[in-house]
Amino acid sequence: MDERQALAAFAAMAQEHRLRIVRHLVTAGPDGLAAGVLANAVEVSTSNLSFHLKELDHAGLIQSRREGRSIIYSAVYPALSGLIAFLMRDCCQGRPEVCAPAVAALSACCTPAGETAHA
Amino acid sequence: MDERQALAAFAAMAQEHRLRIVRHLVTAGPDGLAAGVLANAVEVSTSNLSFHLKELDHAGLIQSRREGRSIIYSAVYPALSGLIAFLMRDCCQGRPEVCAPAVAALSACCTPAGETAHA
DNA sequence: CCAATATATCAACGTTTCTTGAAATATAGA
DNA sequence: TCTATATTTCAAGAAACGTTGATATATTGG
Repeated sequence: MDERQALAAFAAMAQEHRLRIVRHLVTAGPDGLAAGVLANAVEVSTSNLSFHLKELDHAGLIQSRREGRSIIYSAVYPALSGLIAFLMRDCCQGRPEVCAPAVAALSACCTPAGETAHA
Repeated sequence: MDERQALAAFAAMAQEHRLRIVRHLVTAGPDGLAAGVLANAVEVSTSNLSFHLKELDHAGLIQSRREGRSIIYSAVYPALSGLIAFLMRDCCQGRPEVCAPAVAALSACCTPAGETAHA
């Protein structure tokens, strides 16, 4: 992930409706959600949703596939991982202790309760 | 970190000059950089820099202190950690395997080469 | 106090982004 | 093929954002 891509990703998520769309798709998992379902969930018109979905697609954060009459959208998880890696890349230049809390926060998210890594 | 804060943070970083400012401050470490130094590094006018610094400050991503005639800006690292945690929060609802790559990417950034955590 | 340095504020302008509603495209079933 | 469903495209207007240059504020040294 370079600066251009990171900028596009940040811009894509710097909008209320789009941030909600991404979060809905992230929690929906790899199966994704139909555009119509998203429109209801985020409460925007279908044409407005379409506008935002295109923005997110251009930023590489989501992908789509057709299924019958519906278009199913889903999150591109590696794009999120890449954005996180980009955010923290410079953070470690000689100072791992600065980003250690970030690692801890993220690790906690994927670790069963009560189980924590040793320092 | 709630949606409002995350939105403010994404919006703050969704701008070329501001993203560069944040990265300069992140790499500069807790000591920070004077506004004038940043203006040279990012190549914007001082008044424009001031505008962007205010945006970043409002988003809680940076902080400032006066030192003589200079104002020294520095990154607020917990805000970055919080943003990362927010980004991935929903990612783990029943599917830890989805965000495991993100954890790996971030962990690698803070881990001495050759040393990796066990699964 | 005065001048120089460092930064912030303000108003005006141009640009980008978001929203809306109408019309177009694609698919499926009768 | 006709109609209904699902989604996208387009143009126009409104709103938010970024840049500029002039001016204001704060600090330091003479």
